Amino acid sequence: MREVTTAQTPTRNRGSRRTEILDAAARLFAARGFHGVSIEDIGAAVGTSGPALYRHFSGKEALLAEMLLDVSERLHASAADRVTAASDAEQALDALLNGQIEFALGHPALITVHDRELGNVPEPARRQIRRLQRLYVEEWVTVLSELYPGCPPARLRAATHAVFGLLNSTPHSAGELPPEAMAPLMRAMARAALAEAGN
Amino acid sequence: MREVTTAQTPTRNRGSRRTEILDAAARLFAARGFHGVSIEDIGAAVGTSGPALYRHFSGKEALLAEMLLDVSERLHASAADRVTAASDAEQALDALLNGQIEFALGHPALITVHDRELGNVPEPARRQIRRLQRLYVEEWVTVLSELYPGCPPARLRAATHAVFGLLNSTPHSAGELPPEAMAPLMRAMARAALAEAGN
DNA sequence: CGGTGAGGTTAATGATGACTAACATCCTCG
DNA sequence: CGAGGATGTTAGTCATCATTAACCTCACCG
Repeated sequence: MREVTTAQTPTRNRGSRRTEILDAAARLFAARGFHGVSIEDIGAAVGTSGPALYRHFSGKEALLAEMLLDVSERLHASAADRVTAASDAEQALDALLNGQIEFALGHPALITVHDRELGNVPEPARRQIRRLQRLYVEEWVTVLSELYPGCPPARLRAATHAVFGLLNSTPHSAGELPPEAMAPLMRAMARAALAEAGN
Repeated sequence: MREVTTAQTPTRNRGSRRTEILDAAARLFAARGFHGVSIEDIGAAVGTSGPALYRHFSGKEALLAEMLLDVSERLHASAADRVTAASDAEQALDALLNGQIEFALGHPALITVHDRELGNVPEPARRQIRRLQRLYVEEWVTVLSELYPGCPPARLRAATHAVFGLLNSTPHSAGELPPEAMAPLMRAMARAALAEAGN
């Protein structure tokens, strides 16, 4: 029972436990759903048992809230960065697509939890997450509006959600194709779908 | 507390309670997840209280199993019918798309539960559902293979899953667009995405 | 040294929830 | 009428679970 965990220098350990827990919890939540996972399960997944988690998070819901807040922030910030760095709408859309694809393929559990478990986040954080999600969508809609001026925003918003559905499906159909083949395929399909939506 | 429920003739009631329960449960499961819904919740949703459900289903998991089995069967049967009725691969694909879109827009809760809760179905039924889902996908892949011969089936399978992701996202982005506008948009986007995947 | 704080541990505690039991209704069919 | 079945009801029972309490350990800083 030594639990030596490959001794790291204390300074390199900064917050490592928290993120380790968040990672494990994300995988479990993605697989069995928020209510299908117990605190004990999460503890076991990181080699401690149950109530140790309360040294790092104030509760199960708080853990979920932090997880989703972090994802929303990363997605939104990355999108904002990429869009302002792009020189035209074409490139901006490419950058948005790449960002979403990288994230979906790189963090399948987080993406899954992100679009299933918002309902279990308690109210203070819930609103904040929704806000970031909305901003993220608007980032896409703005770029698409520039690219397809005649197209009503409501239609572009629906198309954006549909493309998220397409891209976020990769976690579930994992294994069909290696990621090196999956990424370009998703990019091509998403682009084609958006072009069609824009008319 | 009379609960008169607009008296129906007994014969017209055949199995109505079961399906009423399944409908309510689907909505609840879609909104809060299998483990986030109690038997008591489901009972309340159909105007009875809790344990009355055991007169109709042997338990919560059995209820879910029946729900998912029914969906898989309907999807697969409808797909098989439509494909054999079609005169060529083009029309077959159209028919498959229309079927999936109708179902996703017509039964959003069922679609949501169908691709989230398989993991909570106990083993005898789980295998059966998986089998039907696989057959359903193969129905699509067969049609697509005919339409895009050079394209490796693994790629077509991945593309099919992606399109399901796109089409099944409609329940979540509900309200963006009226269904009369949503259906053609989804059809157009899915077609374009598949054409791109087929090269 | 000594104490303090971070991170764990194992036992409560208190809800909640699935499922069962025992007991009504009431409709139907003989 | 009267037995039977279908369908409910309420009150357990037994697990599971989130959360808290009370107690350890040990690295580090004075």
